[in-house]
Amino acid sequence: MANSDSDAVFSALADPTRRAILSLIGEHEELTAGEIAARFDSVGRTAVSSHLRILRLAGLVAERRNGQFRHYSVTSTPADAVVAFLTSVYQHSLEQLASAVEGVSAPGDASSVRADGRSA
Amino acid sequence: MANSDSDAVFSALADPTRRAILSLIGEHEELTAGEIAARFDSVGRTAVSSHLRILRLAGLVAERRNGQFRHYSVTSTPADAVVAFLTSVYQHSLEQLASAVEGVSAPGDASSVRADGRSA
DNA sequence: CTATTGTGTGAGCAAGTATTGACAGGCAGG
DNA sequence: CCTGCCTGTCAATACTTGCTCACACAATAG
Repeated sequence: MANSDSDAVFSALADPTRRAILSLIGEHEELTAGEIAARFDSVGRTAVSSHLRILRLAGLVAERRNGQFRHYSVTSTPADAVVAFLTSVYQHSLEQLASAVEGVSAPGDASSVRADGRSA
Repeated sequence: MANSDSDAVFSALADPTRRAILSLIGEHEELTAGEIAARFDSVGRTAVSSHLRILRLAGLVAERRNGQFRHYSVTSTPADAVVAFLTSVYQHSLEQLASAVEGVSAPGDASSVRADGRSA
């Protein structure tokens, strides 16, 4: 596969600063670029803006413009590419794990199975 | 924050070639480095070896040495860092979504306006 | 008009990637 | 034994990409 979408998402998630930004936005409902930048002493506003642009192009965050402000929030259907990739890679292992645990494993049912076997 | 473990995993997954390698190994039970390299005309053996080293250090693949050969396979508990991160980021959104479904929507709700107009 | 918000642009620096050449490890044959 | 061949990695180099910063501009509010 190697979708360009997957590439954008994984590339966006590769940077620790971007993950921190994403996590920070996730903790709140909405945050403006200034509020986000204010919480990072290590990087300036320009860098944060750049990161937000990358996250937006990857479809990980949404932008709502209101006056001079731009409010950022996490998208509801975010990391489909990530989940799809992990599912495809570990499906074989999951099937083995499922059959070992329960003995019943329907192919294509991997969406209901967590990659780490955890429950929410 | 910014665990070195998460960093290694996300960095490893950032490269398309490594994702392809990981996906390829996932399709089979075990593959030697030579078998993997043979399926990539775009990169040589040394590059594949380097990628395998990174994937191994990230804990995404396991190495089994047998004679001259080194068999690689996907680890059974792989992307814990990825799943944990995504869960922590989107947990808040999921809770909001759940409460919104129940009929409780916040005033001035965040209309998910996509700047790029992209659809899933 | 002035101040604030946020982004666009180009330069500088750092990190990662693929290649070539060479080496350690192991297997079969004489 | 030891020679030749195969597998896979290590070392050093050139190339590309990405991150951050300083400066400046568009947009908006008072």
